[in-house]
Amino acid sequence: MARVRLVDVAERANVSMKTVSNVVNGYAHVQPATRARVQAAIDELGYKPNLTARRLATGRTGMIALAMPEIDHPYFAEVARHVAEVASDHGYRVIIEQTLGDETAERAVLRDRDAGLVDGVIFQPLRIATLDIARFHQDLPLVLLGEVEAPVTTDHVMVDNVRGAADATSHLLAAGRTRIGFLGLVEGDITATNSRRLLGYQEALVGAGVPLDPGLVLTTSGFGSDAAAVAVDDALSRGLRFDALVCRDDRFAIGALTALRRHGREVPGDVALVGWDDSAMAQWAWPPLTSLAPDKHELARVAFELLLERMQGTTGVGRHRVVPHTLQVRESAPGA
Amino acid sequence: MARVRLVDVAERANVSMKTVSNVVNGYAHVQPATRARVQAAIDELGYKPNLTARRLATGRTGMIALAMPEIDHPYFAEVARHVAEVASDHGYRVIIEQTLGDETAERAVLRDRDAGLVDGVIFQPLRIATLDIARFHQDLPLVLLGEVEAPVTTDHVMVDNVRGAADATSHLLAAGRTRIGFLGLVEGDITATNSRRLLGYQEALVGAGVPLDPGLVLTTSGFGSDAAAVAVDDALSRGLRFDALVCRDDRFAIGALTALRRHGREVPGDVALVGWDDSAMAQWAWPPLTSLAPDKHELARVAFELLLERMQGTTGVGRHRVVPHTLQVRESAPGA
DNA sequence: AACCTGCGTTACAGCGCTGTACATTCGTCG
DNA sequence: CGACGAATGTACAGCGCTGTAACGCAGGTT
Repeated sequence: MARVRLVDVAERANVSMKTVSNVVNGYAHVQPATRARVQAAIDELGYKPNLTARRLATGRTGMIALAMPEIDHPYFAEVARHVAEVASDHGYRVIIEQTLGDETAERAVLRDRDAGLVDGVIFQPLRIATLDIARFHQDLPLVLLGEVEAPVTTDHVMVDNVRGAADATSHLLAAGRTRIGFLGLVEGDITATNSRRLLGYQEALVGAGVPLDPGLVLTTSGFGSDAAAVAVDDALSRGLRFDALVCRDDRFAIGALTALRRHGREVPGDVALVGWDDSAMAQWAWPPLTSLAPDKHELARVAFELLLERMQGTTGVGRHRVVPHTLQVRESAPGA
Repeated sequence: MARVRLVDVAERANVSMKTVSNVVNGYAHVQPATRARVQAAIDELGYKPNLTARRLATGRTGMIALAMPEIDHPYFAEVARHVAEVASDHGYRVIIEQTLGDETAERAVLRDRDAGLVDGVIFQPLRIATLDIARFHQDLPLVLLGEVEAPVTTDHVMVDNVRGAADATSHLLAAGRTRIGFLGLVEGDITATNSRRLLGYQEALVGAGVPLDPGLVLTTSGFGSDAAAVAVDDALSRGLRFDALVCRDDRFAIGALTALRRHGREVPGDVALVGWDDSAMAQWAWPPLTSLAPDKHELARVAFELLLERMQGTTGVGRHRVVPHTLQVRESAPGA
């Protein structure tokens, strides 16, 4: 079953290839009669345009890449969904690249090893730093996601991690908690996200006149909830006393939940917990997690919009956008 | 900054375009000296092959589509991750299409509206039935996922839903449960998944000499956990008595958990719960869910392998593969 | 010496589409 | 009534790559 080509349709309809092309692409100035004849030929032959050929001719691929550490992490999966939807509204398809936080994979994203695959990239880096981004990034339109020290030339979308952490902390203070811990820093982590959130946590405490206790800042050995559970376990075994934890994300909060339960502590009775990302886990955990909710839809929308402008030729210095967040209050840390 | 093309490299290295192409593609019979000269030219000019052009010339895209109802559903996200990894090992990239369970979108997947975008499709249908699949599917290699009545010509990978449900039910029987319900059928659902699972549940009960009680089969109004919670709420309010539920998936189990909690029933004390998918939710839920675990990695591997063979030209009747499952036992339904 | 063999390489014709430049027709206006 | 611009359609040259056929040449065979 040989593929039907433009020229086949053209022959059938007794017009030139280009006229068929015009019909397919909805070009305005085609006689209704001609259009009808061409359309009939298209339907009869079951013609479908070959995207690859079109791409070669136009130089546009109509695809963007979305590169993230893990596509099955709830937060990233949700962001991916929103990006795919926004892109689709604008006629773009999305290729998802999973970097698994691997430095080589992240560089490959920037190097654009194979040219002409996508028109632009939305990229949430995990391991790679500013210098590398500037060094490896070439002329492919790029928008960065997350708390990255983006080079001055690169567009960038994030939430205000300092404000977010401060909001979470203030919520706990307002609810009467006095010994609030931060979970947590991650060993070997070079991104700024955690330190920004830690800063927000500290600012809120200082702002409320609560003395900082370095012992209340817990460090984990990794990004998984297991690592978080171990850190909380350790703290409890050491006899550390706290009545609330600001967690760097929902996974950590889940880990904390597990550890607290093992030690017979009640949530929120003994310890209140705030997570971050407002991912599906926050809703289904027990008790459901109060969680700092970045506006993921807005994040995707803004990121795609910036990228679209770049793809359309906008040049100039990098633009930095902050998307709003809210605190989604649930049982793990109820209001005052 | 004009793009470097093959011909530019060829000029620089004083060879023909084709020789450069041979070097780029690792063709064996190239003199080491020539190869080195060409490679040097490539490096100096920073040449990167244009994938679109290559595709047009070869007719292969090196991409497959993965079409699923929702990419941020934990189960699908995990499967997507595995598919992406397997595909990547074989040099393929994955485009993720989200159908949102929309019939039109599902048909579009099969119709392959734009030709030449991908070499094959892995597709988990939700709404579309056998006839439609046969009708709309054209010559694009296709592998179906899930309990579908696949047309005889189409490859297909699934878990044994009857056995799985029977295993889950037997586990509950072995643990001494006597009034075991099934949650649930879904109104308007036309796929076979639920009815197969219901069948397995019934077979296990009959096999153990437990009389079937139709009242213990609950029907929900949708696929979300909210709908499941409503169904369980209703059953409890009606005074239905049961000491275990086999749930059609983890989302339903989560919904059941919510409803039981509202009515003051303990899990697993009063009611044991078995989910399905062994998605991440099963682990975060409290109590953690015993869940029927399809081997998702194997599912992805087998599906991709079948697709690969089709893309390489295998023809013939559809092959049906069953991938193994295990019962992941956690607190919501402990062993005997 | 004439002939083959096979490696290394080249020249060139596509792959299927769109952009550009140009030809034709038509309605309208001075 | 001729002229001119807009509307409509055509021809053809690319887009950048790979497949194919064919060529030159070294080394071995008869």
